[in-house]
Amino acid sequence: MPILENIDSHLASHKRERRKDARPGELLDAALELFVEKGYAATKVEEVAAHAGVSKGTLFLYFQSKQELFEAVVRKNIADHFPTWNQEFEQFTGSTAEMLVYALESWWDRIGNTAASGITKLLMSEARNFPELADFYTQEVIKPGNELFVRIFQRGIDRGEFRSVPLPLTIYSVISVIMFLTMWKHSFSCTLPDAQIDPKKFIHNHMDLLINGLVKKPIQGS
Amino acid sequence: MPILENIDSHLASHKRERRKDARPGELLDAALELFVEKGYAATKVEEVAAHAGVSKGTLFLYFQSKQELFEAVVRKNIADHFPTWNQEFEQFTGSTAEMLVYALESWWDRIGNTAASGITKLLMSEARNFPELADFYTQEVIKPGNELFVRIFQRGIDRGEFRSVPLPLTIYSVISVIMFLTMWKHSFSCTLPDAQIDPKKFIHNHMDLLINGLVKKPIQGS
DNA sequence: TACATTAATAACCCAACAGTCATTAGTCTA
DNA sequence: TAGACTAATGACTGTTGGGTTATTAATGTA
Repeated sequence: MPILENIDSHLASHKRERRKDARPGELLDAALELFVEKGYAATKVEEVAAHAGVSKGTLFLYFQSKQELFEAVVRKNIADHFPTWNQEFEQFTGSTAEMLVYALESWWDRIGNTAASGITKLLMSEARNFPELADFYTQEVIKPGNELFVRIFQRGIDRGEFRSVPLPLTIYSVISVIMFLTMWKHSFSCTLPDAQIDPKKFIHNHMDLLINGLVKKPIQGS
Repeated sequence: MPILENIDSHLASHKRERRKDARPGELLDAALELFVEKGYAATKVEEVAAHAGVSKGTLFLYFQSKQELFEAVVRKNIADHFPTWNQEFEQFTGSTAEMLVYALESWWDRIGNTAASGITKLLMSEARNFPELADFYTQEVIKPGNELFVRIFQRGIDRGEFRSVPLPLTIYSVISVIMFLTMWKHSFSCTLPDAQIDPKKFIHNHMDLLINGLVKKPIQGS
């Protein structure tokens, strides 16, 4: 029955295409989406292949195993943002307080609010099952990120804007905001519509507290 | 060969014991340990049973499914701490700043630094795969926790110790510390020995910043 | 010591899914 | 348009692991 065949091929779009160059990228995009949505274990390679418009066998033509696919996804989406950012902050002219707020806001716009933050969440969730990946991530993201923030705080201290706070430690009070928003966005707020937090408002409020403090008067004797 | 049999039974300790009352607790303890260590999907029920010194069949005698086991673990380890804590803070006589630090320190001692915090990490990681559990957790833990902190901040404002900060929002600057330490402890620091953070020091530094602020002088005109 | 009760077992079943491979069909060249 | 090359397929395999059940044995009672 040529008619049925025709309909079928139209519905399922059976046209086989050879696009060797495009496949890996499309597979990685599909994998990113599904890994972020469902986690590592719950994502089936066949599903990833289907999302990329390809069969399971094709996926294994480009990636040796599910784990290698996962690692490739992480590597691909690990920001090379840092060089750009470092440069951006060299040329910054405003106060260091403004600089801090700007750093967090642009993190949110460029990473936190995009699929890239799903990678962070994914890695934190699965770090113990993928020690090499966790190591890779600390080297490629956490370390440069920390250094960037250390430099910002140091600028504030050097210019007499900030108190002389203990430096390797203090940056975690900013990093914690990033982690908090990342986890919140990708776990609770997904399933609970009334658990929404306005990230921009939170960033501003947090930085206002960090910079100006809670107390009414500068310092009270104990 | 009675000798071999004897050795075998000694090594494997084949003695079958009937201890109906003790089993559920022992299974839950074993499950907690393994779920925290490996995550939900990577933990095999047979392994849990083995850890509890029992066969897989026995586990299914007490829990209908893996998911029910997981839910029981979450329920058991979700703090009934809140009633105690609420009461504790009713009677607190020091400054509200001290109260905040005390709240975080005792969270670390009673939850953060115990296996219970592994549950928090697990839930954040797997929330999207267990919407009902995520819901349960927000109701049983997040909501009462938030309320506790709102009450502390309100006390600070009422007594004139704190500025009048926006209240539902500000508590997340404290919650973020909890989340940060939880995720850090259970993901990166597990595999990377040089990624250690001293939690008590971090708590003190963060609260010092929150309370007193970064800037040298109380408030600078823009 | 015989018997009843039931906690505990271990061999079993089956579905899900990562990974393979013989076959099919696009695409390019002569 | 014939033929070579290889990208793509999908039926197949093997294993893993959740869940079941017929059987075994510990314990309490008469």
